[in-house]
Amino acid sequence: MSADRPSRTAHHGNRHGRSEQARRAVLEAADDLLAERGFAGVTIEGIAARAGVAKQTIYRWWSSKVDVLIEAFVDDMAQHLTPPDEGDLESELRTHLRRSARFLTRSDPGAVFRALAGQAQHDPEMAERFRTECLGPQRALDRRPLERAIERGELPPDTDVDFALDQLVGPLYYRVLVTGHPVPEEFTDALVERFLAPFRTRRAAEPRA
Amino acid sequence: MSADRPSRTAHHGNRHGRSEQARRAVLEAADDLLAERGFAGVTIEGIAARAGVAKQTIYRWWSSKVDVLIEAFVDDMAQHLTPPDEGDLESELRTHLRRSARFLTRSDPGAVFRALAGQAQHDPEMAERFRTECLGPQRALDRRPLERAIERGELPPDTDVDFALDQLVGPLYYRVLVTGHPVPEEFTDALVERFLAPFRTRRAAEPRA
Amino acid sequence: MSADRPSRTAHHGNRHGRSEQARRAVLEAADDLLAERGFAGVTIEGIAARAGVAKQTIYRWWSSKVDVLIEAFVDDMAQHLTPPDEGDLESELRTHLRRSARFLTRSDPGAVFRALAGQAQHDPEMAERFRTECLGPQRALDRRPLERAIERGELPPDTDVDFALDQLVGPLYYRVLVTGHPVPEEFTDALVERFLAPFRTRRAAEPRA
Amino acid sequence: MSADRPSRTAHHGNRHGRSEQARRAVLEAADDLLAERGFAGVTIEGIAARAGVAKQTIYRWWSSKVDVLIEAFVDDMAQHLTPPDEGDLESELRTHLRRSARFLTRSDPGAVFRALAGQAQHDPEMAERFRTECLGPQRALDRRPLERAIERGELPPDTDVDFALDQLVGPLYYRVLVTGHPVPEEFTDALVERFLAPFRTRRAAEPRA
DNA sequence: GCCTAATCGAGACGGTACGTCCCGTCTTCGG
DNA sequence: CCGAAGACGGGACGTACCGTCTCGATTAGGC
Repeated sequence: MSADRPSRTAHHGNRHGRSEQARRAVLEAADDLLAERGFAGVTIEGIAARAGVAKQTIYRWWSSKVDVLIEAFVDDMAQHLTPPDEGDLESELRTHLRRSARFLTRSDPGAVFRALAGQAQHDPEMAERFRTECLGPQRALDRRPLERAIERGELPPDTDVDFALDQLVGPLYYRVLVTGHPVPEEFTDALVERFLAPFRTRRAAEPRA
Repeated sequence: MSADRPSRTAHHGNRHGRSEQARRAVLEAADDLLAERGFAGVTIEGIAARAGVAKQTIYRWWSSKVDVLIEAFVDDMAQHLTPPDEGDLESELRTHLRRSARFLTRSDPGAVFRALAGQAQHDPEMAERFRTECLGPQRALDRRPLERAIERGELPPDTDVDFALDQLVGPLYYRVLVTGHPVPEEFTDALVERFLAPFRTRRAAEPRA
Repeated sequence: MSADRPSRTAHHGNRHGRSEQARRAVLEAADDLLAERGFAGVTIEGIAARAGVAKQTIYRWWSSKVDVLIEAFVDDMAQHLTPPDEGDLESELRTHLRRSARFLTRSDPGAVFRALAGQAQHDPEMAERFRTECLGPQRALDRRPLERAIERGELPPDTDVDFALDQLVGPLYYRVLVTGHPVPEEFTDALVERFLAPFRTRRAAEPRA
Repeated sequence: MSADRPSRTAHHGNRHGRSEQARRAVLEAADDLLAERGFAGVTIEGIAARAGVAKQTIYRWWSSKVDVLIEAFVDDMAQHLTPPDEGDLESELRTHLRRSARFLTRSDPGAVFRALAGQAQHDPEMAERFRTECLGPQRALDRRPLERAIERGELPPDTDVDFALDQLVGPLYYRVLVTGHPVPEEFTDALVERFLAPFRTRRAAEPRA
């Protein structure tokens, strides 16, 4: 993340740009507070106090605590959810779904994600941002294995990738966000198996035809 | 919900229990506020003011605004989501999933559900209650068509009903709560189709064997 | 006090009059609360809880917590502040002022008196009751030694008793209620001395004339 | 009181201290409410609303409504109760006692004083503050005529000034706070006369010796 | 090497809602 | 009819944060 931003030295205010130090302190403080005290325990005042930053500095660069958390999440997301490229659909899907489940249920950024997804239910404008900045990139990564499989001919070229994704990750998110059931590897593996079955059946059947 | 409570005449409180009038006013006010102003616009003070009720009366019977919304939701849920009993699995599932989608995306109680599901991400204790009181009964209803199909022999007796449900409704909730995509009938029908396909294939294949 | 009321047997409500048991429990509870927690710690709810009495029972017989305290005070006052009748003004005044000082500064009913006097500053109607029911009788007792002295010829018949009282007890109340200074016997004795001096001087001078 | 504070320009708060505008608005609102609705009508919420100030701003600088009233009173006191310096004890005392009586019974700050004196009966900590901040300065002013008289030789050098004050103002406060009797000039003049009599008698007698 | 302007920390400000306490009224039912 | 019990509509409490504002100190580029 800091890679795509010009490096900024620590300073106490000047006319030429914001303090990177303050920015990082704010994002970390927000992450920490979320982990320690939950979403309700994240407040602008709390972030400011923990980050050693003035409230005004937060309001200058972010519009709300949700905005801070989105930025904090985006910083972490890409690192965790890039699916592997192994040349085999089943294997890639198994790995990716296992990782996704682990990310969502166990990791700190996963907790941030759940909190943001929760807040999105309360605030349509925020939901829009959440979908654009958090879900969009993630879903783009999710598509990759399927697109590569289509290119390789493992899946038919007319495959509805979006529908496929909904079938593959939908039950996963459902467990994480709705039922709260655990998401063991058996579960994600079974989703992959169920998803791939028709294609295997077809292929097995076709030679006979 | 009102069915399991003895009818109570209007009164201003006495030793024999609470005022049903106040209870209903509170639930309605909460529902209305959620519909009009969103979750953040639902406050205990706002509910009290709109319901013409003292704050203390709310705190006496509910522990938080979420508690009020849960009760309001439970009152509405059963009426909307009882799946039909038509003797045909495919038909029942299509109808039930269509209704569920409509309920979640279009109705006022659906909005309450989404808000509660959102809040559940922020508050583990509340999530527990949400799952017990809202999801449990709903999921019990969801199971019915599948269980009847097993009894009728439409599905094999060893069918994993929970896994089946996750596949059927998971993608639906995923769209509603996460991606925010619309949930047209084509989508739910396709989920049913995808779910039933293996069983049809098997049955179609068996006679040949 | 209970002497001027018909004896009432303990009961839990009947059509034959109020419960003396409840009345006494309320008065005692109010006294105790005042002693333990101060005036602000005396609440109708607190009295009711401690006395094992319903709030309504208090409101049925008293108009406010102040009303309860007034009744509690009146019960106690007369016992403590009846001045002695010794046939000697100086002696009677010394004793009475010493007792009054002790009563006001040390005793539990004195604490009630101070609280009531305080509340009288905030509430003109209550002040009226306070003066009629608490101060009136007390001041009538205070007058007695002076009136007897006039009858005996120790004081001139045109003595302004009210003014005399203001001089005698005014500084005492001033210390108790305003400055909070202690009121030792030297102080009250000096007040008596200062009050009687002119009469002694005159008598001493007259024979010479 | 405003004399010992640097003048502050109007502002909405900054690191350099509080808003003088808010402070004055609060004190005036408290005074007004006391005059209009009595002590019970003075509430923090009421003061805040009338002063156009946030409750938190009051709690930031004062600990209670009583604290506000004390500050409001102190602001007013010195202006009203500085005794005259005329070089004649009797005259100064007459004037000062008349003014004091008028202040206590008729003026708005006098009403504040009575309310504070009342509250002091309910709250020992507050009583301490009341005595230090309100009574102390006032009593220091009260002493002045007597001290000057001692310097001038009008009173003997061993005069007990405190006892003298108790005799002079005690009955006055007694009437104001306890009996509620009016305090006409005849009354205060008589107190002065009674107080000075022994000294005149003595001086008149001495030349003969 | 100043000047100047954006940014920093700090924190007071007017507000909203919180959850609690107590008010005084009411409604019941048992004795 | 009185009593205990306790729910009710209300008002104020004192607290936590909100988002805005003003301030003096800090700091780097332009003059």
